[in-house]
Amino acid sequence: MKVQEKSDRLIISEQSDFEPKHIFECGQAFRWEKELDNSYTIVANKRVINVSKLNDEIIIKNSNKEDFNEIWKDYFDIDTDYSQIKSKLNNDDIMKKAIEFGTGIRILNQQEYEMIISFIISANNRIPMIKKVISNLSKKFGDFIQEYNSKKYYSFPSIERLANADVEKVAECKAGFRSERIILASQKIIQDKDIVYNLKSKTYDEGLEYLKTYKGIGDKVANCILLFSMKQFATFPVDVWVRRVMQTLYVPNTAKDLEIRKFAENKFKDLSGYAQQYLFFYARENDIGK
DNA sequence: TCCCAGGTCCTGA
DNA sequence: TCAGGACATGGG
Repeated sequence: MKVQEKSDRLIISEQSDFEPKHIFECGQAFRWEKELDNSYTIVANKRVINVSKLNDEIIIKNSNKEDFNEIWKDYFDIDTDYSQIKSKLNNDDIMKKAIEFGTGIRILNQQEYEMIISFIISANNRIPMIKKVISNLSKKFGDFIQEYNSKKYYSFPSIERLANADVEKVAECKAGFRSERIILASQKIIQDKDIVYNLKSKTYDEGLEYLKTYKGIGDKVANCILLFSMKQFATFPVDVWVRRVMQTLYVPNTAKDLEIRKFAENKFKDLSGYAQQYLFFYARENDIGK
């Protein structure tokens, strides 16, 4: 990988397995907007960046080399070799197709708190609506970051702001019945911050058990949090899409979510999380099982 | 109008 | 343990 700083942009070259559309639209992140020029504007880590790809070069606007090295390199999981992951997973026809379709997916390293709240909001909700609720919460409770391309951007709210928020104000953001859960979770995170911010060093089972003590976090949401912000890649979150694609292609359609998760975790081992992302993106983009 | 969405909680057996 | 209904909201 090579990084060059040129006037208003960073140009990343010699970087394989990086496809902005696949990275952002595979369901792991909610704070992105697709622009008219097919680039993606992202809010993360209290910053706004614009990412696109032209030929084999990745272009990052509104950033600098220092931020890239200190923040975005880790965020985009640049040090992970995805060609190795893909070749290991590539041992049946279904995965082969899914990987080919979703080539360039990377699992982002996102912040624990943001993932906990985001996936509490995801329960029984649609992705566009989840994005809207998070955007509303950020506007109401986050900090103004900057104006970029004549749009205003706000950071994800701090834990304290949401912990002290009124339920009515959170509900105004269209969070519905999840409003109370958002506030309760924020309060619990403040109380348990020594535990929450050390979950990465705990085992998968310990993390799962702990997260499920939150109101609004069940098996699926807990596994998403572990996968997207705590580097637990041996997990296979099962949602409606993954259930459908698995029941269509791998298991009997009577299989329950927990059985599906265990089946996949046994099959894909420590690469289960990556397999899940390829299958989710493949299923959703192609309406498989629907 | 009804059904469903990256589910979870609560209740009753 | 486990099925079944409730839950806010909005799009199809």
